[in-house]
Amino acid sequence: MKVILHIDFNSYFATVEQQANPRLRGKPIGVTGGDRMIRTVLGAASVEAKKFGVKTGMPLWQAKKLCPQIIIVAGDSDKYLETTKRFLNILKDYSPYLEVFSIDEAFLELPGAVRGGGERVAKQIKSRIHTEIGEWITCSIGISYNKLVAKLAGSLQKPDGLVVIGSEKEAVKVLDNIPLDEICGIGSKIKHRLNKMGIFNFKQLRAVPLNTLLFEFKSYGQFLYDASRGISNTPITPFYEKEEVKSIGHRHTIDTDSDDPAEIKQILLKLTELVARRLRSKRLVGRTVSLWFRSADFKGDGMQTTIPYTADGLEIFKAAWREFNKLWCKQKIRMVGISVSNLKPKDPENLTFLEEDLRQQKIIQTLDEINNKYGEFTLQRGTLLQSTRMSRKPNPFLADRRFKI
DNA sequence: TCTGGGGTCCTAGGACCC
DNA sequence: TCTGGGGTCCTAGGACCC
Repeated sequence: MKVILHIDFNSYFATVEQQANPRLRGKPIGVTGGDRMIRTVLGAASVEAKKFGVKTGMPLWQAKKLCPQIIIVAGDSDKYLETTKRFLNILKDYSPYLEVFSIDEAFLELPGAVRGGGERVAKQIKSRIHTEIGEWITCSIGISYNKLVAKLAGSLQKPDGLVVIGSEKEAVKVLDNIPLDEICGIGSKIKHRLNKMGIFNFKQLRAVPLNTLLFEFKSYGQFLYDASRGISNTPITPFYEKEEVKSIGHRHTIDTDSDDPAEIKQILLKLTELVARRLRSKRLVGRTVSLWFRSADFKGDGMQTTIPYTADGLEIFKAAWREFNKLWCKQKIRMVGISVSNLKPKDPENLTFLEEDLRQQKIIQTLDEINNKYGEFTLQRGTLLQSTRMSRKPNPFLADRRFKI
């Protein structure tokens, strides 16, 4: 049985701000995504604000209505990233099997030797966060035998919680007392569809035969079937195995809905340049440009197109503008966004020896650390794996067909 | 004066290739 | 001889996460 911890910070951006600025402590505060104070939502609300019913994701105007004295702080993502790095460094001390799930969440699988010691480690982590990062920063930790249930356990007690769900039997007991959309993977749409089938809780979901769920939800049916039983096999993806980003995008909601092509064009130009700059800073080029917009009535539409690999803002803009004009029927626009996917490194062969050397060194070092700890060949280089694959006998049937054609 | 902005993954269907 | 089938790429669209 695995021991997996889910660590989730409470009111993350808000507590980081309170930690940084003592005058904000003990007060209801809300953190926005940036400087804008119109048509925006809260990225976090402090415990004090939550007492008024203010929630993360709530539009600013609504939060102010519920809590007129709320202090609004413009978010500072660099500050949060810096704090996140520090907390990940603490977690790394306990296991290399660390998955970064979001800016304020991580999974940590403890090595077998720590079996039974999950709670002890969790308490240590909490106390180290307290002393090394700040007394205002708290997290909730869930401990269980898989990621799904660990995350669920972590959500049961907030703030500063510590909950263990030790077995499937216990998990089922917990599941039977929570709403369907309380677990990660069931959102409003799936919940609604389940409700229409007469399913309102996990007990009822468990009574549905697998075939019915597969018919209704395709492969997602298997997830629902398993989840209702506390089963999930999604492995931890350690940070050093995470692939590079798959898409880079930006979107912008206009202060007041617009049907002025010049204004929309200006916004798109800005967005594409921002995206291109990020591509270049990561030494990436992309070839699929997706454009998306939301009309004043909140309905959305979008299109994608493929262009030659580029990190040039103007090339991306031209493609996006072309697509926009194909879709736009002169209606008022509320939001536009673009994103570039199908990314690849720009001229990987041009990496300097130094850069390539450092990259290799980092990989080798990581592999060595893990192999030393868990035995030889737990992890192998990609090239080793590849040569194993290549040495496999060719499928004669396929070879034959290829030959005929 | 409603409801941000950053992402990920999955499926389906058509085009095209061998 | 009626035309199977494997595979990839591309676009559209849906759902989810924090």
